[in-house]
Amino acid sequence: MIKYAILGLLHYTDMHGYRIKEHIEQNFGNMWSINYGQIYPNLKKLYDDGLISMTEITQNGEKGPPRKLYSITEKGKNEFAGWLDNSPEKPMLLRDPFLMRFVFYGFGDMSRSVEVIDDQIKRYEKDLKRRKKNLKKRDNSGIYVQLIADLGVNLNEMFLSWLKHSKKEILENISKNEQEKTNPEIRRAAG
Amino acid sequence: MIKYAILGLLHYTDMHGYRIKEHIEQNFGNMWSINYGQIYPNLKKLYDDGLISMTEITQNGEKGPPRKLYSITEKGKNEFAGWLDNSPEKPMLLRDPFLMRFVFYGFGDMSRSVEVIDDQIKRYEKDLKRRKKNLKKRDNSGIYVQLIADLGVNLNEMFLSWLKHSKKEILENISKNEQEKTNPEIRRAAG
DNA sequence: TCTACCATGTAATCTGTTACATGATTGC
DNA sequence: GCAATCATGTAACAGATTACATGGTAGA
Repeated sequence: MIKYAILGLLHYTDMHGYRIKEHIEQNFGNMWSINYGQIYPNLKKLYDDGLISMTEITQNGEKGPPRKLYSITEKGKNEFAGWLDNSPEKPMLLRDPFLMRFVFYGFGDMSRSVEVIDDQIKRYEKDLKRRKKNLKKRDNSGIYVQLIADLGVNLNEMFLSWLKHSKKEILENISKNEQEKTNPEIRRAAG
Repeated sequence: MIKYAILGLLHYTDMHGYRIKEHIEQNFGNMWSINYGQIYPNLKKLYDDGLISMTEITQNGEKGPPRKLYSITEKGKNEFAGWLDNSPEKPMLLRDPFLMRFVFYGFGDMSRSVEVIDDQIKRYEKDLKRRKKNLKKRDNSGIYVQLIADLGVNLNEMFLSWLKHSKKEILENISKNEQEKTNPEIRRAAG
């Protein structure tokens, strides 16, 4: 998959590994996590397969540390076009350690779960600010990239309001349980 | 991670491997993908570590094919409680081959992208129906499980309306481009 | 009998993650 | 000189995926 992300990015402009990582983090950071352990071996393989070409820049004209600049070849463009056209049709996957734990909080301490939700709210409020700022910057980067950025904002907003709703529900549940503990007759009367 | 999903599920009731896979698919199918290549080796390891115990049922009283019924042990419950309490704090990850391709559709055929969006709309409308039906069934399965089910519905609704909005935007873009091709003076006059 | 489904498992492979090593450049 | 950042890379490990092998049961 990272293979095609690299080929896609090289359609825009020639890049070296470090820059590719930056771009992937910025453009689909919430979709794909990325590290050098994937980038450099993949670049090597793409190069060996003739899908990209490479120019080594060793402190000559260009400033900065020595780097390897990669471009996409015709063969690479064809490979990429083929991939764009045929759907692997695998479903969306939302992977979140927080959600994974959340399902099971019923077996733990409920007030602890409220703390964890508060952490998440703080985190996603920060994220949302950053994303909205980026939306304005990206006005001329093409309709598809813009739409993906919109999706990021929508997802963030939806998740935040779900977190707030969940916190409210859990707090109500906690106070209901406490009332039942101190005044058991309420429950008996109601039931 | 699957390790803890298994330990969590075994809090509800004793289960065998096949049933665990079913439950994971139903409860966090859109969060985690699962296959037997993960389930059975994990069960074996959990058993070897004493976190779960096992009873073999070989065509005796119970009907059906021979199976191994697993229960969680005290040690397993402690391990699980520890995991519930401390956050790995890794960010949410939305992995979707469709979205991955979507970012790059600018390099492909725009009308093809509309077709692909239509496929996605069909798929998620179906999914939404199924999820809403399940919401009603799950009324008594505890607040956390219910909230996660709500999230699934919210995510689905958000994504659907984003898909529809995107389709509209792309169609507008296509017709704008075609107008510019046939009447280039419009663009010159506007610019 | 044949199909569909229930049930358990493994081997090979692929992908992703962590941690480390190396060194250049820029700005304080 | 030192810290931060830019830049490239690899080895070891962890996790996920695919494909296969095996066999039982239920119902058409």
